[in-house]
Amino acid sequence: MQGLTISLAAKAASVNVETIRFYERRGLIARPPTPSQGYREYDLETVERVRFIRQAQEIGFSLREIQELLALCTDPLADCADVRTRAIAKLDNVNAKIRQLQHVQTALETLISACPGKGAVEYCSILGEVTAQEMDCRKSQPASGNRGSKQERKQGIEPMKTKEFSIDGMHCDGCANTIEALLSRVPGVRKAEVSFGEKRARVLHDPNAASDADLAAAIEKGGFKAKPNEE
Amino acid sequence: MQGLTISLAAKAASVNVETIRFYERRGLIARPPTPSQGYREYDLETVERVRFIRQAQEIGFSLREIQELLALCTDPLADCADVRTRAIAKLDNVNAKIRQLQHVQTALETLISACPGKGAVEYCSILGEVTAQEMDCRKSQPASGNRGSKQERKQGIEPMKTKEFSIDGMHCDGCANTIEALLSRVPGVRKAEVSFGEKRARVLHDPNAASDADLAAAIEKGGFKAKPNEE
DNA sequence: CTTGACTCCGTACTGCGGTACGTAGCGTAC
DNA sequence: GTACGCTACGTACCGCAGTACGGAGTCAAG
Repeated sequence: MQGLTISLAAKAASVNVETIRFYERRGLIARPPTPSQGYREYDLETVERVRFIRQAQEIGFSLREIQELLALCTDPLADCADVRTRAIAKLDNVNAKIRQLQHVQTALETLISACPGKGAVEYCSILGEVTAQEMDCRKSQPASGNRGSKQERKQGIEPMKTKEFSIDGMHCDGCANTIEALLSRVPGVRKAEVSFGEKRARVLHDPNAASDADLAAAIEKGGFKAKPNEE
Repeated sequence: MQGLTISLAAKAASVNVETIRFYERRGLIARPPTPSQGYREYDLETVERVRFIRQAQEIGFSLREIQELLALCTDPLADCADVRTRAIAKLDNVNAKIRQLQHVQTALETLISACPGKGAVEYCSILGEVTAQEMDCRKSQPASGNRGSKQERKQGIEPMKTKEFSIDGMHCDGCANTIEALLSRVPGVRKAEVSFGEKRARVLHDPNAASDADLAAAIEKGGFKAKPNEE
């Protein structure tokens, strides 16, 4: 049957029944019509939608933003130019989030590498480091706060290129994830897929911002060996 | 003067006066003793501490976590490794978020380039892009692509029956959820309960619409083994 | 010595994202 | 056929991280 009861739908989406009802009230998902007798029926599309909402929340979107995002999808008859405009606005938004997170990433990495990882806590540099960084942030804030970089991304599409590397030294999926993480933070990298089984990485990047050598360097920073594949 | 008033301290730390007071109530910073007459005095250490709190918040720590972190710093027995571990956990978290955001970014770009600014947008890949991530438990799960079999079922009173199956091949609760979803979309199934612990499924269905074989087939479609239990 | 800005402290309120609770009404199992 | 559990719906409440407000006290300048 296509019709799940609310509790089944909730279970399938790994949320609480109350959460489903809450999303209905918020207008995030459609409320199935109440039959004159019996229970309301939910379809798998709704379940998908709820999973999407949760996932999007986890990456930092608020319910309001998610609603807008979803409106882009379920608005086929709306003025397409408008949809496009909103999509571009969202893209800017996403890019800003990524930059913000990359900033955080760098900050955390600095902290971690500055910390010896053992010894008494009074020698732990984190408290000092965090506040020291604040000074740095002060200086660099105008750069990241001021969105001058909006211009460098005019229509949101740049000449992207996919590069493949053969990788030696991975011994589990975790290693693959590590490499993905290393690659993802190279400026100019849009997407990094690393397969442990196939021993290779495939990287979508802007060659002007990130050279092949940069990518290889990032991989080798993790202690792996990278050989560029000829295309 | 060495003792700052609350508003000066707040200004120095770039926060609201109320925020200082709030942190005091929370126990994040010490409350300077109220003199018998006059105002309380804040020192520069407190200001530093507040700055630290704000900075740590920005990197994604909650006030509760920050409190623990600060407690560690004043605990002579605490080990630096502990602090480091927390930072690494946060970093992992941030890395995962960045990767997911990049998927959304790709999806939005696809959407934007698919829409020339005119015409209908019927298809949205955002949903797929984000939700595709959490399908890692079972790759064999058929994607939501095959929703062709929409059968019109009118709501009559049908004789429902419960059937039990023993199931082999589940290795987590997620598998159980997958099977529930698979069963739920078999026409004629009213309710599906799958227990990972007990290795069995219990299905409430209309035997005229969904035979036991149909149910078994649905389960096996997910790569599991189903044996009907005798009643 | 008055005025205006600041402080102290408690309590209340905000927005977000849910959870819980209570009272009906369904519906399946024993 | 009744007990139990689920559903529908509305309303109330929760934790988080603050923010606002109100009344009384304090201080420093004019």
